[in-house]
Amino acid sequence: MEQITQAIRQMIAIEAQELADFFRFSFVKTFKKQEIISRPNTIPNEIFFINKGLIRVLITDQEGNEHSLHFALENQFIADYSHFIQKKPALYTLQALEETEVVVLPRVGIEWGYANLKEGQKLGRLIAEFYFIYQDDRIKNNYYRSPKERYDLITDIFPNIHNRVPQHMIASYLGMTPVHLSRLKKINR
Amino acid sequence: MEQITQAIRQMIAIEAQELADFFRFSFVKTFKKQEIISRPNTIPNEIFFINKGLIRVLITDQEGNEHSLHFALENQFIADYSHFIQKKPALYTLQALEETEVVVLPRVGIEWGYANLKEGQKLGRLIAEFYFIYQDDRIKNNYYRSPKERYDLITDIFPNIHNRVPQHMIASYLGMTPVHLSRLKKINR
DNA sequence: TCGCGACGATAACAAATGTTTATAAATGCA
DNA sequence: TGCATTTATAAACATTTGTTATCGTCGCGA
Repeated sequence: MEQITQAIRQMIAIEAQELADFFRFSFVKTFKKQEIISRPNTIPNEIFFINKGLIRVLITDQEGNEHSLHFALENQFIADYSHFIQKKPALYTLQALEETEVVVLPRVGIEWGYANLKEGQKLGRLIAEFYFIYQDDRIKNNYYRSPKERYDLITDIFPNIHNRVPQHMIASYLGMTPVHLSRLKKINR
Repeated sequence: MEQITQAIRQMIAIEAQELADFFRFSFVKTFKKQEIISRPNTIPNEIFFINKGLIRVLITDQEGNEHSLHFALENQFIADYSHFIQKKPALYTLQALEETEVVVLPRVGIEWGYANLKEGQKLGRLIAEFYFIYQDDRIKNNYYRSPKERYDLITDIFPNIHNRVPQHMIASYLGMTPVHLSRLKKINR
């Protein structure tokens, strides 16, 4: 639990005993390459923290097409957070693109943390704010960056992604077809 | 301060005295139609709560083109929240599209609330979560709804918007040109 | 080791969207 | 009230992006 401890301590002050109590609810789990970590249509009751590996978040539309809408890397929290909060059935699929080790944070543990950790609510606020900022950047970029710029800037968001994720999933994340991304790479603007 | 009181009490339990102490930092301000409420390039140190009116959030790109990226209605909080949190110079412009009355919440008041309100951190968490969910829906829709569907669904997000906002700003919000939106309205899919 | 499927590049064509210009109605202000 | 400005539509054309098909490489499992 060293990595998640460090991540939490970057956000709040928390004593060892508090942390130990909080982690009572959690456990480590590993997933094989390509394995599905979380499926849509059931209420998500877990948040994951990635120790090692890489998780793709995708949504499947009515026609069965997959849209990759996020990649989560080491030392990040990931879930269908929106539907976790709303306690509504998930729309997102979480898939390990590599052998992946996560810390599982069940809802009961998180609710216990809000109620009992001295700075539990603050931790929740900072995490929500962090992902709000990430999304805000993303929405903003869609308005005032060209598709080629968004491609060029992707390594700022997901370092080393080109060595870890197939290009057609990057194209999907960028909201374009793989054919078109291949074309864009050849030209400059 | 009735409206904002009600909005806060939908999220947390708070006594009258606490509220009064919190509101010490705040004041009401009105803006005329078309007036600029907040400009880019300075660090945003205020969050606004709309009592009456309608605020457009826009970003101006290098070529000077304006992109409308949000409309905020009555009983909502609005700011360049991302840059408020990060204490970085704003990128967004806030403009009143109607005669608009807001409650101004200065940073010192918000920080006082986090430190002193019993449920201040929780309030911050719930607000951040609320806007996270809004953004998540928006990003999701970009992946699996057609442009026409996004147009048809806009009144779910901004009720009565067609009577309050010119169509070319709606087109901008949808990421298309006004000419193209006009075209889309004629066809069905 | 072989063979199949995943992956990425490419070309040709189709569809969607942007650009420019024109026009007419609606709006707001002097 | 009258006039200038804003707004929405329309058409013609340009550009971007999607679709389909083909091909060559690579990696992985039987």
